Amino acid sequence: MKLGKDFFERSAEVVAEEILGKILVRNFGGKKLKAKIVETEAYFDEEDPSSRACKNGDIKKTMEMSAGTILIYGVHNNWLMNFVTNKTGKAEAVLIRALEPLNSESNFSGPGLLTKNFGINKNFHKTNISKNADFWIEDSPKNFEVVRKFRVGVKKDLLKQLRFYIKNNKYISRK
DNA sequence: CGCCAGATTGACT
DNA sequence: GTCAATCTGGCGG
Repeated sequence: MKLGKDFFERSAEVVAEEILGKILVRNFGGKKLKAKIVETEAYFDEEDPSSRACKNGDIKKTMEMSAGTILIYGVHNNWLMNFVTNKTGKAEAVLIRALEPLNSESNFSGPGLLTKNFGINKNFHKTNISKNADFWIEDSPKNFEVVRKFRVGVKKDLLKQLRFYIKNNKYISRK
């Protein structure tokens, strides 16, 4: 079963945790590439000094778009993939930080690596995951423990722990 | 138009 | 562990 817009129409904090273990599917003209989401982080705009969405730019505008919109953000020569969450007008998003390869030898253990090796680029920016024929997320039963930690890589973090990953998964980007 | 900071990665003084 | 490569978005630092 594919995840629809309603899955993303909740707070980034909830979606970041619930999307763990779901299966990301990319269709390359019939050949399907699958990977499990094992690490995420939630981002907000206001009161979130680490996010560039606290500035009034294109990123914030995209984060305010409807749930399930893909936000591609470039930093240090890497594309970072986010899914916009919550109601239209609320600037929230979930960053995908690491995937577990299911039918390939690819390295997806990092936000920049997974976009490169999963064939994600700026072309997906502002497209909606629920409307893309070659890229979707499949539901999957939850059979693991979730670990909640402070975010990594950000200069100024919030007091809240907004990083989520699957316990004991070897594909998470940093220990 | 130029400059700077950054949700990173990979190579190595 | 440290550090530079590399580029996009934001802003005139």
